[in-house]
Amino acid sequence: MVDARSVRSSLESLVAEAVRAAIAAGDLPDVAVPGAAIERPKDADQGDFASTLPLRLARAAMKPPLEIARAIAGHLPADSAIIDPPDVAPPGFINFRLSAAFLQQQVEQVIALGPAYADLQIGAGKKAQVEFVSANPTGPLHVGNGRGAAIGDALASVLQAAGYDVEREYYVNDAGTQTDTFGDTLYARYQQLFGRAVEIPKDGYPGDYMKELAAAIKTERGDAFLRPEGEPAPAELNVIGIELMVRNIRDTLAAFGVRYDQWFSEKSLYGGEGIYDTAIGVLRENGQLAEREGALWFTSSELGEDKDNVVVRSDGRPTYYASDIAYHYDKFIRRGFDLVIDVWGADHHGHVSRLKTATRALGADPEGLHVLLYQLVVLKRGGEVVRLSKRGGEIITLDELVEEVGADASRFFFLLRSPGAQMEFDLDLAKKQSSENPVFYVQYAHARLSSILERAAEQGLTPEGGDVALLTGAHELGLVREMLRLADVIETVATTFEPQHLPHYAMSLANAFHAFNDAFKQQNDSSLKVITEDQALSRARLRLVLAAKIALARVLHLMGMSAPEKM
RNA sequence: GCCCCCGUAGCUCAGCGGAUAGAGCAGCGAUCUUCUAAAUCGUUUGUCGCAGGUUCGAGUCCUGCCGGGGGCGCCA
Repeated sequence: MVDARSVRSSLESLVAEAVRAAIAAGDLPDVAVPGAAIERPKDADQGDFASTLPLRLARAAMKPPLEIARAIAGHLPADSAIIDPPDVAPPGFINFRLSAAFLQQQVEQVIALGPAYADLQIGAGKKAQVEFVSANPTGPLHVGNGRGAAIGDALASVLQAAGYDVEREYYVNDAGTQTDTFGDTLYARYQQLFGRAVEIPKDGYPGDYMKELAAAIKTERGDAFLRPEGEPAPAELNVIGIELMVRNIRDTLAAFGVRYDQWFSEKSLYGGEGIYDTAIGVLRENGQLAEREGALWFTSSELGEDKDNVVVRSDGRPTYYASDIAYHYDKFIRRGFDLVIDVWGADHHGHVSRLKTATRALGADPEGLHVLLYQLVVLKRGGEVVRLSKRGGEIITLDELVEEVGADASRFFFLLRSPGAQMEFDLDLAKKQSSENPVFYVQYAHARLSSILERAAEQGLTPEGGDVALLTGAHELGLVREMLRLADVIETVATTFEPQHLPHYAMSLANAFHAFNDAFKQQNDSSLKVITEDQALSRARLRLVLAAKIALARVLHLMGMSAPEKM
């Protein structure tokens, strides 16, 4: 059976053959052919596929594109199992329309594949890692982190569907100066609970959650961490504080529906396995380190960077850049990922180039590293912009968002915008559970698909034995056409790393279903219902409903959303 | 000063170099004895920031401006 994925390549060879035949017959001059140029027209009225080859050949062939199109079309097979006879349209398109028989068979294909429908093989045998969120464990996740979580998790799911062996990873920044500042703030709050007049550090974390954290530790361990006034905090307090914060973050993400395969500790880079030493050793052996002004520099300017970068400070502590070098050494060399995607907020973009350079210096292929930057979220409430800042006063936490808006709706909104575009998140609007909210539109379609199957079952009708050849209506075949696009969408997302195509496709698929499902109302013709007097037709339509449900559930799950049976 | 992202309908945003630029929401008008009306159908809206260039063809690629945001630390 020809499946939807091979239609494009089938068309390519059909067109290539027709061109050869046209040349042999003298209808076309013998020119170099750049490939069949099969595209999908924007407008469905123009067909399912189109070739722009005549437009591309016009100059070399010294003929008007329309004439070339006719010449090629004249040598295409008049009948095919896959497509109807092609049309030629000005200024020089050859349009192809999938045959009803082919579309009908795809319904069987979808049902046969079930949840594996639209799986691809483009990542087969390759290991991919998606690292996302990775916010410093110095405070609760905020709404902006939610965008990274939605993007990273959906991307990981899509890569899995595309055949990659995927790991989701959270990089825990449990080393470095911000961790120290966190510890100092925590100790100040802790001491305050014992009546000491201590201020939190100037650049510390003023949020109330630090008070709560200190109180929780006091409840659990009493004054175990209290030291004489003026003495520094015990190191263990910091460790416990970070642990609690990481647990908090893990719970938040779990409520958001995100599960990680790996929580990778920055500190572990410096531990027993000596990852940091090994990675730095590689750079040293290659002569890419230099001591200057008491610090150790990576001489990245020799590799095309604007400047050299410090890896070890003059006080002997490694920079976060050093950690990232070691971390990516671990990703590529030790763990052997073929594809590494780092999902970062756009404020880290200055770091991308030098990380790629470091990756290359470590002996890995920088092509395998893709840093996906997402612009930060602008929050609006009551028409006013709320600035996000962990250190500033007000933050809106991801927990609050999940509680008030719901994980499904939040994810859908986050995915809807391309990562590179700033997005506005209107809290008042998102909290509104109204029809303005497109997430309900998509989920409602799934709920209706489910209830149709349930209603039919109550009458003893199931999709079993339905003959898909009876599916001939425009809305029926239109729904099949939309279902078939899923694999293309997965391929696009898996190769461009742009997850916004998922929610747009989901809306489009839901729309095709609603149009099919409500046609009987619009045309006031009850024979267009799924469940009708005609049992054979009903069973055939139930097969379509079952297939559509499979496709819609798949795209919802790829977005990390639930596919409700009822609403 | 240099680098990156964005600028498309009233609003929020899609748009792999191709056909008269789209969707959702908002607006207007229809459709409920409903396989769930959280739906469907019809209809209105554009100097695709500006100016050049490349191309048979540019919202899409290149250059320069303008506007918004973010970077350019021995912070992460």
